[in-house]
Amino acid sequence: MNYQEARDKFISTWGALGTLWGINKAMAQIHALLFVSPEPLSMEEIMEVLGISRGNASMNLRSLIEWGIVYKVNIPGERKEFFASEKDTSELARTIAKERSRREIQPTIKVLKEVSSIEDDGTKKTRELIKKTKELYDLADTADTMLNKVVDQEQNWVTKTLLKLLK
Amino acid sequence: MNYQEARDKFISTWGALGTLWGINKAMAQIHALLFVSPEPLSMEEIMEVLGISRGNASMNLRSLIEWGIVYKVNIPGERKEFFASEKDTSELARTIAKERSRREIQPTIKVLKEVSSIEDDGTKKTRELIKKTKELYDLADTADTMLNKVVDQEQNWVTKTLLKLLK
DNA sequence: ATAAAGTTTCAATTATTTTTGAAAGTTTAA
DNA sequence: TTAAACTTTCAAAAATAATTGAAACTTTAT
Repeated sequence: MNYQEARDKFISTWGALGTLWGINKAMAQIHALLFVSPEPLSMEEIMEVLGISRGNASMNLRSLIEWGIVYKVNIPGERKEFFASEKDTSELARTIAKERSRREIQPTIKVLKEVSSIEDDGTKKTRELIKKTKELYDLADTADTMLNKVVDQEQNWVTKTLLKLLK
Repeated sequence: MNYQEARDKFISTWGALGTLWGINKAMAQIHALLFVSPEPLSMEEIMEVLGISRGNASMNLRSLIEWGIVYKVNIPGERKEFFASEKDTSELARTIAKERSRREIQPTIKVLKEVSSIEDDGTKKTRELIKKTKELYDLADTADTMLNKVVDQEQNWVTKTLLKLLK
């Protein structure tokens, strides 16, 4: 497998994974491309390599910037804008985990708390609803806390110890 | 909030979360409904509560069964089939984690391994591709291992210790 | 054997999401 | 200031995914 084949395979796999996780293909592929590019790329180059339109590139770059995993880069002497991905893999993981937690998990946890707090009228079905949503609340809350702590402190002793214990 | 409001809020939130994670709404909602139902439900009842067609109910129930989180239940004296969700929350989490790992993470890890194993031709871009995909490989592999171990042994001392350390 | 009850399948429809492309907007250099 | 270079926006089109509904299929009771 040569460079281009390997890069394209990575980009297309990353795009397919994104799709499976509710992230659109262009967004995931732009990220993949920037992540493995040693130099920042212009919008033109991104459009070219991925075969996507200007509008598509522009909108998805904006989303990636909102997510905090892509940056605009100014290259001296160049008029146009260049884009680069967050290059530190741990930092990338941290940002994605934080954002997904904030946008998706936390709101769900909030609803689970509300629903599990309804008054127990003594009926079987109400009891079951309260019990199950309470359990999901505990699970989601624990998982969310762990996730955030682990990615936050990827290099600390807790994680290292943990890895030794679990591997 | 009364029972029905609470249940419907839970079902609709679960459906929305599913959508965000690449799971279709009907599938996530059927699961939510069964998860909080004290008794197994017939396809008729599921269609009725969620307002979906017979075909939709049938296909999504099949998917849930393939995922291993919904079961067919035979009720003596009843001709039709009833459906029930896995009721143990830890077991549910374990099954989902295992399945997502198997279907999505493992294939991605495989590609990352392939791509990061291409021959280093000494160019900057090849070096970068190898380096970055290797880092992602390590991250994904570690995360996957941890996830599986943690959900596998939710009650054991490692996890308990871990929670104390991290909370 | 057969008909009623129940389930599955899948082509067609509907809904949703993504992408395009061109017009409008912005920035920069002269 | 102005015009070229570049970027953003968004309505329309295309692509994709979800859903329906009815025919085909299966099971069960008599």
